[in-house]
Amino acid sequence: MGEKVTALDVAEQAGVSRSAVSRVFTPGASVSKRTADKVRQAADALGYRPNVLARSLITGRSRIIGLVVAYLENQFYPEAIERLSRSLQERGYHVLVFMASNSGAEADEVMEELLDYQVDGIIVASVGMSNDLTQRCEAAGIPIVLFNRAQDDDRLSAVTSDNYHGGRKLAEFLVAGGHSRIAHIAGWDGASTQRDREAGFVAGLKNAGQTLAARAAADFNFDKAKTVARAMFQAKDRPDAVFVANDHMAFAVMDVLRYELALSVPDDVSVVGYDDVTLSAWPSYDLTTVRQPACRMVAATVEILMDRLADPETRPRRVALDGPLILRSSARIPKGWTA
Amino acid sequence: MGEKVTALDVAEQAGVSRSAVSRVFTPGASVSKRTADKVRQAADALGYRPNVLARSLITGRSRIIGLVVAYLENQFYPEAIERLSRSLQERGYHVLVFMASNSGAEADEVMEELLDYQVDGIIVASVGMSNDLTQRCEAAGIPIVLFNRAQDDDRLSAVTSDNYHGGRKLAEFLVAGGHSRIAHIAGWDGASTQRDREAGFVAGLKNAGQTLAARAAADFNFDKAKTVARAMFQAKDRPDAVFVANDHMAFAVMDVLRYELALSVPDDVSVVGYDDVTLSAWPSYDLTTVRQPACRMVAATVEILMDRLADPETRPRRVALDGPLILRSSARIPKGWTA
DNA sequence: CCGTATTTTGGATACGGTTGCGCAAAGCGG
DNA sequence: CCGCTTTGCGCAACCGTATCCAAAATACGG
Repeated sequence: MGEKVTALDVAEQAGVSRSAVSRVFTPGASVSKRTADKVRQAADALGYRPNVLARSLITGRSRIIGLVVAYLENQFYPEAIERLSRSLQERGYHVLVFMASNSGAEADEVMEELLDYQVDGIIVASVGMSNDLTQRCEAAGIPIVLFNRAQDDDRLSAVTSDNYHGGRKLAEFLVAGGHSRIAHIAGWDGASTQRDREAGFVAGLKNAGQTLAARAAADFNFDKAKTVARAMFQAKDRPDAVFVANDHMAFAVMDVLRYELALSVPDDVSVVGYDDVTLSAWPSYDLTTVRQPACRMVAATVEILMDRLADPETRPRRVALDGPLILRSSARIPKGWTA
Repeated sequence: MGEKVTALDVAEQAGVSRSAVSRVFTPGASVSKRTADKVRQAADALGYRPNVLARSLITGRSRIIGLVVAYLENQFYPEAIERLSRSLQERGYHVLVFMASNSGAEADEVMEELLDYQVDGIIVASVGMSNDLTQRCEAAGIPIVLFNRAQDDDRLSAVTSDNYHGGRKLAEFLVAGGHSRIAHIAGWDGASTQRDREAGFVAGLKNAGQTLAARAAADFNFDKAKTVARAMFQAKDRPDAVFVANDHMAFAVMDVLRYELALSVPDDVSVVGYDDVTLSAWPSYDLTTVRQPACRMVAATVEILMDRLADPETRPRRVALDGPLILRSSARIPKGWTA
């Protein structure tokens, strides 16, 4: 058992050289139809398939894309990963998963391991990364794309939604809805996503002469969001609207409001989120939110990666895709408001 | 840019041979402390790390585990994958993702690709697989573990929850609750998970002198579950209780009952599911369900894989872990019922 | 200080492919 | 039928590492 069948076996069976076999499996190589047929037949008979790892050793391309991700609890990520993986698979690549928490040390360790596997490219989702590491990857000629995070470093490609704009839209929407004590439950301040969304939101409020009535951070964590919401909405002068930094935490907040504090959403409090994950459309939550265009984000990510792989000189790109405000029933809708 | 640093570079820098460098990075090899120090120092200075792919070429172990999965929409899978990936990562393995639908042809193609990457082991989740392919993997000496699916073939390891028992528990629970028209919304009949859960459920009903009042299949698909639920609960003599084959579809059914048909859960209809995903505990659904012990399932899967990797002669194992019935408010609780 | 037992070390080979180079065979125009 | 171009194929080198084997270096006991 366990006998590997190599190109040499096929070559003997077909009565040709190893090179010929190799060429048959190399698109665009010079082979006559006659030998190609012989080889294919022999290969099928023996059940031969080229060893990707051995090939990568000499071609320098592993057809493996490393994916670094912190957690899959937030539904946005599984959805995105499924699309990413499918899309890459269609192009003959596959995704190698690395789980990393946001602690700098662990992320760095993970990046080292990534390099060990000679990945052709790296997608970093939901994770902060030290500039040092990214620099080493660039130096090694490995393209990196930040997914749903940006970084100051201009040499990195990044794909996000237009978080600033999205935040701003939400502010305008809540203001138009007549809310006067508008709060924000933030994610993790280390995330560009968080900073941009909040900046846009605050700018939108300011433009209407308002400021944040309350603010607390919950690290994109479901349970922390609950804790934070309890405190925020049991205080005097509780907010009449809240922008929660992503849908995942918004569900936690809605649960606290409805089931612990017996407040009505949206009559007592309007809640808006960010992402438009599948669950947001379900009637139990029916959450007003800004859609992150996952499909287009994935497409852009893959495209940047492929372009860069085809031509290493391609400049890094930063893409911020606009996403629409999705009106649902978790927040009061201003009269005559048109999406 | 892009200069790879190889063991030879390190060897020169440290003034030793390639072999010495290799030995330093091979645990349990014979190296003097003096040269080990020299080598490590040189390696650090140059930023050298062994090339996993080249190593795997000669050792025959890639430290890659292939994971085949059909979809991540059902929250159970992201949760499991995160745990799996973390657990394997701790042991120096990483997960290479392959998305495959349940159509036999695609699954087979995917399995071929899997072999191309010389994976050390394969975890198949949520997917049916042809016996032919599994046989080839066994022949190639690659251990396979079916996760959350079993197959008739005894030569395959499989980890599931005790689906038959779980189904039976649910039946007893609903019967004890005084329900008399009990229905089942099934997943995909090709899945062992489905067959076992249903068999246990039906056996439980039969034991109480009941039979299924209605049955429909929805392929573990959210939208299909809605369609099927609409039909089932608009018919005459609608069921007063329904066992939905997994939590994911149960949410769809609850949404239809509550928001489209204005039925009360559990007053008009009791709903029970299977999996106990995170969302099931949230108050919006608060779904009575059988817990699949994801942690233990993952642990068992990893253990089987590691045992088999350590000793290829290890016999395949089939593990069915018992999971408790989780009582929540989506189904009427019989008086005096103790969990 | 010597002979022997034990580490430690470097050289060679292997892993499974790809690819540049040179040559033989085939195609082709006149 | 000949000279020239084109194509197809085999040889050999190479990718980056692990490991066998023999030789060198060290340890040790007397």
